[in-house]
Amino acid sequence: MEIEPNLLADVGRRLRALRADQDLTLEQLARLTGISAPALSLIETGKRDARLTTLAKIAAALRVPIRTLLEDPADAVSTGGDVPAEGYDLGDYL
Amino acid sequence: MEIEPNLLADVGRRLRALRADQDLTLEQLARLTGISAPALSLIETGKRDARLTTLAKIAAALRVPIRTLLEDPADAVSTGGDVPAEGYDLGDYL
DNA sequence: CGCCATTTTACCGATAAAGATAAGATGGCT
DNA sequence: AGCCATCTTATCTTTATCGGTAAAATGGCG
Repeated sequence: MEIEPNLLADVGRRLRALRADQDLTLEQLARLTGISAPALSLIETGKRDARLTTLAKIAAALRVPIRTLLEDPADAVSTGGDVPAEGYDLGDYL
Repeated sequence: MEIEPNLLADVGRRLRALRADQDLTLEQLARLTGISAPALSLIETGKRDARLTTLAKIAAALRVPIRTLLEDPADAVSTGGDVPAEGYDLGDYL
């Protein structure tokens, strides 16, 4: 039914951004998750419809809640799981 | 691997609760989503590792963000409030 | 208890995910 | 240009999802 036009592409983009934040290569993330690098590449490029446990493994390896992969950061409200220790540094955002 | 002990069972429970809130049968939700009732049953009982787009279809039919299926309601912060209080009038569609 | 809706389970076939591997493509860097 | 790391794409095999159908539980309710 494709309610979300390009859900997979969006998830892939967020995944790639998160991986870049931690300076991980696909190969490194593959070892952390047990998911092959080609499979990760397909997911990140929005070409594969991953299973829930696959996304969960990736999220766990990246140390973020699965929710982070599914929604816009702007829409995401911090829910207390991994609250920053020092408060928010909004940096140049303001 | 398996950081979340029974992720699928948890998702299934939330799914079932959401469906119950809207007084939908598996058969009705099946028609709304295009996913067969047996498949929905397997997902709700935590016996199937659904794909992302499958979960997205279900969430769309239930009119909740996908995030709702993945996290504890206590942990969830209402962000949009597009959740109907009383359910929908599906008319002759069902 | 006997119906009836609802759900669960079991089979089937088609499609797709995921691991492994290897081969291209991309990009940076000297 | 050449080299190197990284990423992409392709192929193959194994495994699982998913829809369909049908058959068994399950659960009310009269």
